[in-house]
Amino acid sequence: MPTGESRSTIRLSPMEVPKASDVLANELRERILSGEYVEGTPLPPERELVVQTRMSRTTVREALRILEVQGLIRIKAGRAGGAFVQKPGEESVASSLDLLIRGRQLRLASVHETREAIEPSCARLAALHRTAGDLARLDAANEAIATSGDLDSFLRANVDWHVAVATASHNEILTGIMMALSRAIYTTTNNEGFVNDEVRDIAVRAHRSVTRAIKERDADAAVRRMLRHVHSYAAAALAVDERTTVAVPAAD
Amino acid sequence: MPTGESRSTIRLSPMEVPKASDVLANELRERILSGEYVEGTPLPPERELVVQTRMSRTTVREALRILEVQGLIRIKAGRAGGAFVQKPGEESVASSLDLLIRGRQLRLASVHETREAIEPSCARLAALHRTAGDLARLDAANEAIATSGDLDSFLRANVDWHVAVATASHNEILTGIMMALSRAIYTTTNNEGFVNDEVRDIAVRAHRSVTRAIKERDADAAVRRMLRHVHSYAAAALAVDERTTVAVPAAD
DNA sequence: ATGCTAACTTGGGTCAGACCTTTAGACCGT
DNA sequence: ACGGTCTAAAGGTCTGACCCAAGTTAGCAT
Repeated sequence: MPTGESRSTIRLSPMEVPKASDVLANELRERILSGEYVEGTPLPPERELVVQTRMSRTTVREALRILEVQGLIRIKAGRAGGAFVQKPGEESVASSLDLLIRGRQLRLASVHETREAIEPSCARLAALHRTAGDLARLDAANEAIATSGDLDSFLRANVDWHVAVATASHNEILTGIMMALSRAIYTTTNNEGFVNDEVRDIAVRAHRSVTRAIKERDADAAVRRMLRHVHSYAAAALAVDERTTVAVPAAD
Repeated sequence: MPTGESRSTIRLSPMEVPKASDVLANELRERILSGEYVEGTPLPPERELVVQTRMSRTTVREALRILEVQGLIRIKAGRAGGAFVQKPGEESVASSLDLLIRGRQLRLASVHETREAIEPSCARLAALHRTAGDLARLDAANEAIATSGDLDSFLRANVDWHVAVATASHNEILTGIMMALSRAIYTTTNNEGFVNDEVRDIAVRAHRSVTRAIKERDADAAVRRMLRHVHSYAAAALAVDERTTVAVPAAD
């Protein structure tokens, strides 16, 4: 009689035994997210939390560290220091996306596909919601591209413009995603020799035309132009990448 | 002799004094992301890291905790336990986006805007790359919607279908974003009474038509239908939300 | 008085060491 | 075969001490 299955029909799901530090972290996280504490509110000092929770300082500190990594608190040392409540910002999304992209060695295509999904929408929303300040930033960024010298400053300025469009959309989620993508785009289109004067010129002109649409609140044109721009840029980058794809460097 | 300015002309820029645990965490993170360690590779035990790094166990543990929160390692207790390298997955993106949305009490509009940006692209890519398994999951999810009883199971099944589309796109970034958005959509369209039989019926039919386009590899139709579906769903949700809206804090 | 320095205070950062808990595996006895 | 027991490895928690950073304040010199 093979005992592939047990005699009993009673079934239990795997049970979780949370760690003390996680318990504290979860508790604090819920309180913070519930809006119970305004941004900037200081949490009690570590030693105070120790007596309140009756946990050891080690545990308390691990809990705080968790929240810090999640961007929910900011910790300052020194007198008048401590843990201060902080609403998570775009950077935390950006950094986790960054980890995903780098850690998985995702194909460039994924990044570009996402870009093509995101950026036209950013442009559309920017056309609808842009403020005067947004326009100024867009122009400044594009100016920086035209006058940029070396490859590095070009890429940086290029990315800045795209992020500026996202910012002008006044949508925090899209902005966060775009920031993360830019970082990836920056690093991947670096060390390639595909950025020549022609490419730069095309980019500047494309940016100008998108900016114009945003300025004139022409949402449809903004979408159309942005899509075309991103698509052609992606195609060019991919073409160059065809040859240089050395999958994993594996250099140690 | 006023020492307002020093006698020396040597100038130093403000220096950063990173915390020990961050240093270790950064070091390990870079190594992991570089692909130096295959997924599943065990890091040395904590006590071993202590002797190697000459840091205290507290510090080592904080570093590991950081990486764990970032989803780069998984820590198991007990014999044969330890820290195992892990490539960050979609969930880490999802959870950070989740924190952003909850923490900032983002307006529903942000979520829906992002959805309208993402989902049509997911549908397009799904039409291009879907496998037989993807189709099976889509059908199963939609079947679950039709037969779902209470509100909760409807919402869950609904969200499952949308995530299934994202998965079928075979783009990890979009999938991660979609997972995060679903969670937000789930919680926000919950406790609203706007899901009635009519809404459900419309959803099922819309899903069927999108699924059909994906099955027939008709990318354009997939985009069109998905956009229409998401847009109308968003409009409906927003309309209901009009009354319950929490004000948006003005930007700077 | 004024202004600068030195001491003090508060709070996080690090360390060393002990002990507890969890888990895999081996061994054993029924 | 099955369950019990033991052991070793590894993470989890606790204690208590000390170090470092940054405001606050008191005191001293001009």
